[in-house]
Amino acid sequence: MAKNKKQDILKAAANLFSSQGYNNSTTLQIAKEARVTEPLLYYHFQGKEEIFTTIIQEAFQEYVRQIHSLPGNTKTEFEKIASLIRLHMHIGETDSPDFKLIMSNCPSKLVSKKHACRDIQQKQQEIVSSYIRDCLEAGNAKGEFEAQPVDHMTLILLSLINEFLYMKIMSKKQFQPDEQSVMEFCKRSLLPS
Amino acid sequence: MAKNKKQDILKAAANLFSSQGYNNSTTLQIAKEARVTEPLLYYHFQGKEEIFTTIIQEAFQEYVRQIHSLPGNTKTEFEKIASLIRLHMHIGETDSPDFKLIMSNCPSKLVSKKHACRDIQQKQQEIVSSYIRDCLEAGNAKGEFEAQPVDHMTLILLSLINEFLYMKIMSKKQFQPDEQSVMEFCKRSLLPS
Amino acid sequence: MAKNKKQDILKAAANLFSSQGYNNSTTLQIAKEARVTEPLLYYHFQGKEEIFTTIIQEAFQEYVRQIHSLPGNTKTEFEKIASLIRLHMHIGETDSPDFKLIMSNCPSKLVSKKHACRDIQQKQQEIVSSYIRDCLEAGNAKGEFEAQPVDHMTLILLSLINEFLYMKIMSKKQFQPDEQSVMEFCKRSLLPS
Amino acid sequence: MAKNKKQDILKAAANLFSSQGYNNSTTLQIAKEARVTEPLLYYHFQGKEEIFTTIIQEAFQEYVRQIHSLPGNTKTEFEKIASLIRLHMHIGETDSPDFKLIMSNCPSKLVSKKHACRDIQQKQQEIVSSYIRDCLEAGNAKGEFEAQPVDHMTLILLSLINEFLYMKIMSKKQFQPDEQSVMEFCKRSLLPS
DNA sequence: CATGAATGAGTATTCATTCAT
DNA sequence: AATGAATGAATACTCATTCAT
Repeated sequence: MAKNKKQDILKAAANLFSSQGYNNSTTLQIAKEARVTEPLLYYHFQGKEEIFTTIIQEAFQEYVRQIHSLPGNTKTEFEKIASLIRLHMHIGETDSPDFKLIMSNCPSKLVSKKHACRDIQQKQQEIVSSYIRDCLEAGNAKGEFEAQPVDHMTLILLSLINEFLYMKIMSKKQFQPDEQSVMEFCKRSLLPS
Repeated sequence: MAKNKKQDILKAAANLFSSQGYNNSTTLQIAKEARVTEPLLYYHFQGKEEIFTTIIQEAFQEYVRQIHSLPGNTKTEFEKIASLIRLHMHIGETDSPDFKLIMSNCPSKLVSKKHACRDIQQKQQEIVSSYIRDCLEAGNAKGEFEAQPVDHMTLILLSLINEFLYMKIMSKKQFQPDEQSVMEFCKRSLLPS
Repeated sequence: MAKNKKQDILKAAANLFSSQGYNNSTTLQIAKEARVTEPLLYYHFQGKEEIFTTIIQEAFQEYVRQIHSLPGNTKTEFEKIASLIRLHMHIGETDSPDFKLIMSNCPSKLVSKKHACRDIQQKQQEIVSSYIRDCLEAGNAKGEFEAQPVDHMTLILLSLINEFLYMKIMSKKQFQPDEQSVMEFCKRSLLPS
Repeated sequence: MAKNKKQDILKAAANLFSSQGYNNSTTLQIAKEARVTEPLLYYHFQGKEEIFTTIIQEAFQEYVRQIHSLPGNTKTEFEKIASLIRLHMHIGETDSPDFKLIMSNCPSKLVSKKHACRDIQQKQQEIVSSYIRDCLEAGNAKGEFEAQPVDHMTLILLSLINEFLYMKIMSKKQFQPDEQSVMEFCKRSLLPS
């Protein structure tokens, strides 16, 4: 009953931040939403900023966990890439809204401060990039893929994944391509015809 | 030199909005940056919101102009798509920072108000989509492209363009694929091998 | 066509002042209502305050004119008092809304400045008082009235007149006694039974 | 001494509102007068308007209390009316300046909003009216008064009371009739000669 | 006469944060 | 662990007034 309040605060804040943005969510709103008084926020956290930081860091850990639990022992490298894409096309469906916060723009107020937010976004891109790169290199080595410059292909696949993720997060359904056709497309681009 | 204070205001505001975000840019900052007093903002505009709206609407007009001035009489449909992609990979390079504002997330404060911001972003996606679709259909008709479902291909190309644009706007250079390899990639995906 | 604008300003201001109060009427509103630009107000008047002063002074002159044109050669003194009461029970019916301004509370902003407003209200009370007193004294002399202390009766009649005026001005119709019964009442109070 | 800052605010505001008017009293002034910072006003109240509303509502409650504590078991009905008049001729003498606020014109800004202010003034008139009417009817029944139409007499007495109150509140001493002569006057009007 | 442009001094209100308990 | 009360520093916006033309 006592420990929960800290979690309540985080949950309330995550909901508000992701639905209204960091700036438009006030500490009072967070407190009310968490059925808690304002000073308690300051008992558990240094301030509004730390609440935000905590949320995205926890969300990022969960994200990393999900990346790491992607199947490692697939027959083809393409399957690995496919599962990576699939993960990003369905992110947040079963989870909290916190993912939105990692991926959306960092609150401008925090950007200038070299805030964790930037770091996390940077790292997220790197994780995805190197995941893709590894697959491509392995696939090339095996002769699975039509040999393409790995760097370029990595960036292009990264772009696609980023955008699918963005559209998912922003709920822009009418512009979200369906999974099947995305897979076909990638297959055509990567595998020898 | 002193006559166009209204323009000075718009310029100052565009700079601030695009670098710090709408919420973090105060009317006082805008006034100072424009070397003008605050009430003048309210003489020329209804308020902060109208300044923002004016900027993105003007920027959108310029964007539409650029789309319309893409070459129409190319030999192949692919060339048209290529020029569309190229436009988005280089947007804002010679122009004002205003483009950033159209494409980035609308200020959360305004989203709820059915603000012009949302409309413009919607329209922008539709313009690009239908441009791509037209090219694809024409190309398919001519037998230029390997026949693929037009709808799916449209959304995938839209995703790519969006992301190139986003990376350009956010100046995420290290994740921006280079133009040449993007073109190669698209060619492989669209043209018969 | 040219001279009128000054009058237009006064008219517009009088309307606004009497309907919304002095403080809540802005110079911009006055200018717009008068179909004139703001600086013209300052060409014709020293400022908002002078506009107000002009209005109430003109309205007061008109008021004095009406008092002076009350019938002087009546058979009885009571008739004179009756016509005075009648005047105040119907004030503003055929005239401009300016009367409201003389009689309502002066704008607090101006009170502190020993503004004309106060003077005028003071004078108005004095005019009515001495009109009543004269009638009472004459009536007493003639034996028309039951001899009552003139000072006290004056103040009581003044109170009644003030309140009828106030209710008229504030359009509190449900609390306005009708003319006939007021006359009866006064007759009973003044004339010997 | 420091606990009741909320009361300090109400007191300071009541003083300022009644001496300078609602519009001319700024939240900063109120805060300073109450030896408090501005945001505290907003901690205890929703805003300037709520401060005003609170004041007049409390003052009205006190007014109603005073009306209800007028002697009920007098020998004559006239005595009741006399005590009602007396109450209004001396209002505010021992109490706070808040009474002024109920009776004076509502701030124009608030009138348009169907503010409590209007309601209260309406109710006040109704309370006084029905008090008078009850006395008159009882007095007529007993044969105490010379039978006059009750409705008309009610409105005339209401007018007198209103005006005495107004003059008291506005401190227009030179136009305030003295109590003794008012009573004589009413007696003559109501009682059979 | 007339006005477009411009401003100094406010003005109610908000917000993250802190202090005493 | 928790809170009621309090505040410094903004923050968008307003208004009477003036200046150059």
